[in-house]
Amino acid sequence: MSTEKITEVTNLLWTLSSFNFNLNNNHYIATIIIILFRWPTIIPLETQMHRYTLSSTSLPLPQTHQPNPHPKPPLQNPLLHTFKTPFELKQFHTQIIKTNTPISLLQLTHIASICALTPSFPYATKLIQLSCTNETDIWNHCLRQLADSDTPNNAVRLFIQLCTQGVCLNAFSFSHFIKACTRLEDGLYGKIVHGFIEKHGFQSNLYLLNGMVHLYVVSGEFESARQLFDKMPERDVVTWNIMIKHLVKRGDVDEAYALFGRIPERNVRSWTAMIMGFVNIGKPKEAIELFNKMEEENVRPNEVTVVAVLAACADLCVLDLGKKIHEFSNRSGFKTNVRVCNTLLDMYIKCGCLEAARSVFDEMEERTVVSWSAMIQGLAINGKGEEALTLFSKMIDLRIKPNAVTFIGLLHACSHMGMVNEGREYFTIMSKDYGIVPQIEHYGCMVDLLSRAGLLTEARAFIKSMHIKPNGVVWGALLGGCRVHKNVELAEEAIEHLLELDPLNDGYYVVLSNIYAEAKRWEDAARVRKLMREKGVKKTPGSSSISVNGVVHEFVAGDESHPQTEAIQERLEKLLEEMRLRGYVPKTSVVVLDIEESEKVKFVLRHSEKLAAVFGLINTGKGTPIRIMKNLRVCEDCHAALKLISEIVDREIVVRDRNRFHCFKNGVCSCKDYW
DNA sequence: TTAGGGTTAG
Repeated sequence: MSTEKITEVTNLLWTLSSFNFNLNNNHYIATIIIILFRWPTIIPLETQMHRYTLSSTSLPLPQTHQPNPHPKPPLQNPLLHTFKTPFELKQFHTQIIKTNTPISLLQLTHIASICALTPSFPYATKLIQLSCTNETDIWNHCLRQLADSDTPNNAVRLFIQLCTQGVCLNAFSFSHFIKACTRLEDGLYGKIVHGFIEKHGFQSNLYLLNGMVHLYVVSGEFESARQLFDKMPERDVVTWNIMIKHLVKRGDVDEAYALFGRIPERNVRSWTAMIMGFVNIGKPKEAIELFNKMEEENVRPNEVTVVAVLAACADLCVLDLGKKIHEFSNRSGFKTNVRVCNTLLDMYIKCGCLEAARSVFDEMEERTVVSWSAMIQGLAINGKGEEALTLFSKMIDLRIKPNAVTFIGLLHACSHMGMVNEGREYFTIMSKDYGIVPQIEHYGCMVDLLSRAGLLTEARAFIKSMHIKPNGVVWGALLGGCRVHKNVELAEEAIEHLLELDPLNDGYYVVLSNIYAEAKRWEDAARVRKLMREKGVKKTPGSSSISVNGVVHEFVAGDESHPQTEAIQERLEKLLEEMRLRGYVPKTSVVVLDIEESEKVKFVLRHSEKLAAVFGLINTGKGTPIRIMKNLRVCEDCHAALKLISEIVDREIVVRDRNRFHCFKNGVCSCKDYW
């Protein structure tokens, strides 16, 4: 919209609000609102406005062909139950007159609400005026109610009506009007509303300016918001929080943090917005650090803070802090908040504590599809596929409608357990019985399911039959299957597609190189490594982290930087002796480096998973489970090694890799070596 | 009066 147009519309609004209307103004109102709010339903309003001006104060008969637009506030006074429509109001009013009962403030408010957007509006206005109550307060109540309702456009309609009828409005009325504007789905012209409030002399009202900053940001006019923010003579924590919140939403966390540093006084929302921001951009460590600072400043977390911090704990596998937050949530009465519980559930799942997750799930007072889906997924990636399917049946029995994510969990369950037929069945019923259109993720799961099970030709045919273009995940799933089932030919076909889709993804080269190495095609393996060098593709270093006493320790292969490195090496050597006695032979084919065989052995023996596990053994008490998080999929050699270590030291070792959990106990893994 | 946020997969 041009500046001239904005000025023109602002001036028109100003004229309208000068309270001297006649019939001819009505079409302007309609025009303005259409321009302002792109609001097709304005036509009935225009008709009504004519009626207001022309009709007497008598109540019109209810018209059955028109939908009843009246809001229904909670009725508290028993007398108020006597009417719910303007027509019934007439009867109610007759009673009031007959019995000579004064109308209470509550009743007047109800009358206003009932008549706000009906042709009986002038009647209600008259009643309110006669009652000697503060008319503005009553209409503000209605405005507020409508602004908060599911139909905030009705608050805008009422606001315009109040202007046209010359009702005295104050800053509160404008505040509700702005709020309603921020909640409209489209047609938010912040500049017009801004001009309008300035023309009414509210240019330095902090509440209204905060409302304007908010209106600008939600309508995508961030620059205007910023300009207004910068020139505001006075700001409060709300002003700052609005800006921070929206910078975070835009992903501009650095800028948000810069503003956060400038807030004179921060409240829980300021902290929460920032913590959430760091979680959203994948910086959970920073989120937790900020949370610790917030605690130092004695700011009490609320439900949203808890959700954000738990998400950070889940990302980093920081169980101790997660548990602390759980206890705090219980003490603070957050147990009834389903979102808090869902995040708690997810945190336990991602920390590999399936039992704790299950007890959170079982104790939940209310469960949503998210709770069920999270639990199903948790069971699936922890090698409890059958339990995941049982839980799904229970969910269906309870008539909880599954969503697309639920089916991803189910397909994972089938995939990780090799339940091909069940997987096929779920894929079919997903769309047939539940009307869920398969997304690329579902196709990815299906290809994974078939490929892992060795049905590589079927997996390839499945990809060819897809209605959407297969992505890297889909071809990558086939490639993974090719590696397990040693099908070099199909792997080469998959890689062709993968390199076309994402030529710089190191993972594909690594898998192909491994496939060649396992087939003893050393020249081809070397060719892949050469290709990687030529394209400048570098293998993402595998890293494993472990949290001990709230501190996250990270290891990469061959890492000697840790202060306890000597102790780790010493313990590892001792373990290796015992492992060799039990038949352990290092698997060097997993090493994709141009180095000598002996070097490869040295390298694989110092893989990050092994270092993190040994560090855990040294630094945790006997019997304590060791929880490790790996950024990539767990390496095959480490998988074999950790099985043996769990047996030798009699400890449970839980490794969360990029795909799933491996729980090593007594020499076996929960994945049953099917991964 | 004004912000009022958040959860499952990928």
